[in-house]
Amino acid sequence: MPHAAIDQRPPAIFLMGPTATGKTALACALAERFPLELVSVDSALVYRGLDVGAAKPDADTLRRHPHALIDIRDPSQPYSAAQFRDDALAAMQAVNARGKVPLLVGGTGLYFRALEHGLSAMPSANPEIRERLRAEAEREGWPVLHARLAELDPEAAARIRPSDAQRIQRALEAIELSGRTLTALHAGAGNTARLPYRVLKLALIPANREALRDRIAARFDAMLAAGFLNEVERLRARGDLHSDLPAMRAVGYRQAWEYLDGACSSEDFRARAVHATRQLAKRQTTWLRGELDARPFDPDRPDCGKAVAAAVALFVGANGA
RNA sequence: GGCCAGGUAGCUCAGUUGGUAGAGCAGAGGACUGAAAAUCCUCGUGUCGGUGGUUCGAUUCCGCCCCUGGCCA
Repeated sequence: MPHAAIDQRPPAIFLMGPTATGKTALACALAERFPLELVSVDSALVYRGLDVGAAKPDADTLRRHPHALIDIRDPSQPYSAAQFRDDALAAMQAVNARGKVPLLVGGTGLYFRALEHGLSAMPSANPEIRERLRAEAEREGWPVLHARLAELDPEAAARIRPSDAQRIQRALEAIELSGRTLTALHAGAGNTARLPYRVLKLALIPANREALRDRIAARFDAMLAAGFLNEVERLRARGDLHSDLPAMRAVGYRQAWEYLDGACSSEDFRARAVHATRQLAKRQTTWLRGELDARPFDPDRPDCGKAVAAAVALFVGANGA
């Protein structure tokens, strides 16, 4: 190493992968062998009470291998990528303080990106403004709001489709709250300082999509057998939750909610939930393909665990942890 | 066995008053800055059940056959 100063930052490991690829089992196995502590990177596992349907590690597993950032939110309170970044950095620091290496494991691409590259400084979500914009859109249609965005911020409007209600809403919200355009906000400084960790990025990318799809279907049937519908009925029985909450829009929960509303047969429910999960896995895979500096592993290969462990051993050893 | 209704994309179906066909779902690819398990974009050739006939031309009309449902025996 003639040039390049030695990287003094402490090590951290990202273990990324779509749903149903065995991330949790692999992470736990790694934690048995190396001085690691787990941090969950999953937008659904943050919610208490989303257990069976979210494939949350069971109580026993969590006792043996505690995961930070699981069960930190009530399903009535929306979480966010920005909140995740703050929480994850705090959790990582705590792991460091115990002399361990944080292993961030999960499938939420945006959270990994927000953590690694930061987010621009922007106003956080405002329920009143969102509700007002939603009501306006109901009367006039999202294209009208998109046209308004085009006047306020042509660049953002060119990027965002007239049909993309969620992003139009967010853009108008951010402009209203900050008095600046979305484009200006994105260009401005944020918490985009370099991540204070030296990161090993590992990506579980199944080469065989069909096997993954079979696994997803089998896992969903197992969830049903394990009382998934009871879990959703319990959430509905609270009375304060509704189907528009981010927690209740999670894959499986949304379909279960509709089924319990009587919107479809149980057969349809199962098919829709399985399809939604497969589509999620596809989107997660698309996100991972963009992680060009991540080391890819095929979870269906029998030596996958070994290969990942070898990469971790090298990384952790090299950092003297 | 008789009558009726169907057999069109992986599935559910639409359609062509005769000029070889298109939606939804599924699937594939992509985008992604405080909802991200969200939200959005792009991608549709398939012996139009088989076989004869009429026709310049049949998936479309006619005959026969096969298959599926229903009703009657």
